[in-house]
Amino acid sequence: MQIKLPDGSQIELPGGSTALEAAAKIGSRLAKAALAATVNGQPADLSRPLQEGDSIGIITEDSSEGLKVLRHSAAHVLADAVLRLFPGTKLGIGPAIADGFYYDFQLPEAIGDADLARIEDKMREIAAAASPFVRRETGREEAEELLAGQPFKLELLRELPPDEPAIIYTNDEFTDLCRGPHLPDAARLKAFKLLSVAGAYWRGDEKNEMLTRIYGTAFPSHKQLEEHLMKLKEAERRDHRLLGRQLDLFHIDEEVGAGLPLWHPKGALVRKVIEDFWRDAHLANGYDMVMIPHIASVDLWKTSGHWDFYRENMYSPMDIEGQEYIVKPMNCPGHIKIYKNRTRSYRELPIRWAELGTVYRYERSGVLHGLLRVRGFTQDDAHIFCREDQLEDEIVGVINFVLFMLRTFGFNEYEVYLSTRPEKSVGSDEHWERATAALEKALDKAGLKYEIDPGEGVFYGPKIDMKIRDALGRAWQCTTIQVDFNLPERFDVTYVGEDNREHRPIMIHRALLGSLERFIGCLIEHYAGAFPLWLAPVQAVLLPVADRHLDYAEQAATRLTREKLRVEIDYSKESVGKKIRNAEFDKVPYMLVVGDKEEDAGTVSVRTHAEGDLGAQPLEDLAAEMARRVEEKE
RNA sequence: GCCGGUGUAGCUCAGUUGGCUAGAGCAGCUGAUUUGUAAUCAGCAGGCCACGGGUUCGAAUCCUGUCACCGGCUCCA
Repeated sequence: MQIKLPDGSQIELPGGSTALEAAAKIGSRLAKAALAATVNGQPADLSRPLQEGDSIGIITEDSSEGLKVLRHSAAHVLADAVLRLFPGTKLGIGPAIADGFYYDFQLPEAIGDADLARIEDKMREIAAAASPFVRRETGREEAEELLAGQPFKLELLRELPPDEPAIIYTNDEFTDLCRGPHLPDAARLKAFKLLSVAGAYWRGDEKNEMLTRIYGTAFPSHKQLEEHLMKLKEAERRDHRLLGRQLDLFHIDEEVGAGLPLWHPKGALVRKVIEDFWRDAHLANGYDMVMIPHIASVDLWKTSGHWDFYRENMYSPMDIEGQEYIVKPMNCPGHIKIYKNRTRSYRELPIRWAELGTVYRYERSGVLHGLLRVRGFTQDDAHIFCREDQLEDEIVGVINFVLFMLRTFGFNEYEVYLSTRPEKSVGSDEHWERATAALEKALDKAGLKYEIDPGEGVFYGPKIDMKIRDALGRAWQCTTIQVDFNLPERFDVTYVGEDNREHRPIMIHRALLGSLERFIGCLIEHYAGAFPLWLAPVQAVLLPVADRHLDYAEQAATRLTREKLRVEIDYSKESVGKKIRNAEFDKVPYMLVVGDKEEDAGTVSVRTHAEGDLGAQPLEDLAAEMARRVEEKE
């Protein structure tokens, strides 16, 4: 029979040949690297018999599909091992994920990280037995019998479309409802490791029971596995919580409260630099600054709808002379009140009001995470009031502004989502549709690729979110752009049009960095603590070789300070080597050694954190070069 | 909030099956050294063993409650 290959060519094979035999016909190397196949575009096992005219592709271990097959099979072996060690275990699901795999179990007893080694050993034993993965399509009754005693599996089985066959995979003693494809046999599983055990709700719903999830990863070779584990270790060193302590940027104090960071001088300085840049950029981009108080009467939150739709994230009211006040979880109502303080003309629109507005939100204790998830944070917030005909341009303007900001901070990779109407929300369908359409159109216009995040909008409108990844690859939502027809209505916000009648403006809520806390947390991990010159809290440290060089060091520091550079002098009585070591640990961009030679020549010996020893340079040249680099935000 | 884990000096960690006055390195302080590209030497000081209850002749160690943190889940900027 004739089989088509991905390059368009054909090969001739005896009838009933399998995908593996096709691979072998193409080449023995390919057959060796093959893990699975695609038949007419559908993933399939290598053992799948082919039919006349099928087009096939071979999935090898170095492709992302191949890794997925490998890891999914590893999940099956994990489940087999757990079943053998913990009889009576009920199986949840066990998919391959971005960097590995997991399997969810309902175990007869609690297990912890200490049990992982034992389970891993059992997995190795099962893999060594090299049993083939056998695929079988069954009828419903037979599948029910095979999965008897597995309530979660039966639940999944009963939800399959009735016309679809149930596919059952068997490997050694283990049987699972599974689409596949799988490895030819378990011996192909060479390099794997179980990483952690965690809780996970059945089907991701907190109303369901909590299962035990075991995470692991697998690679085609031990070398790749080791590399991956090294990468994880490396990522730990970029952790902003660790660097925050090492670089003396911030801490979170138990007695102050969970999720309430305290900024140390160096952290506050980084933040100040970002804030200054942010304010200047906003003033240059047609925004005005506003400021509002941190608490407001509960009436305001009733009008805005937060009291009804956002209360679970808000702190309890406090009593002030019999009146209830609430710490603000958002800035929008305050800005609306400024708008409404007088009549607005259509000529004023669009109005763009920005504020680094601190908000407080109740976050459940388990979700707090360093600076990335806190209970009090400062949003780089702004609200744009505009006419409907200005809406699209305004959104495009915001998108371009965001891209500029992110680029300035060295973020060139981010994910874009369009979040649609959630269950708990206010406003008419029509408004939601118009708002969503406006966001879509602006995204297309800006040429950004995005995914839809259904039901993830805010209660008053849909939004565009942009997420940045941390050192461990976890995505954090930073940028948000929200279109809102509803709050203007609830507050009866108006402007007087050309026709001398009142009209309703549309609001855009937007935060470009998201919050300074989260953004700086991501920034620390992004730069691994080694901030670029313009952001570094200390930009240069002078290292006198001996005490007699202190005067010259002070002169040099003064010269650099004239360029508005942030300079320190190391007055310690340590050796030069130790001073350098300390400055390197602090990740100071410029270390400037000054001794007799430098003093005589009016130079400094430059060592940068990025490049190491660069030799002596005239102080004047260095001052100019550093000033230029700060100016250009290199 | 839920599941699992962890909590000893500012930081990183030791601390046997419950048993001497809880140790070390780094950081800090003091003194000596005046040093040339990642650690000069010596001394000193530093602990309610997260917090509260309990078991015991005796608890950092065992039990229990609380809090915080870590990895996830759910939720979110």
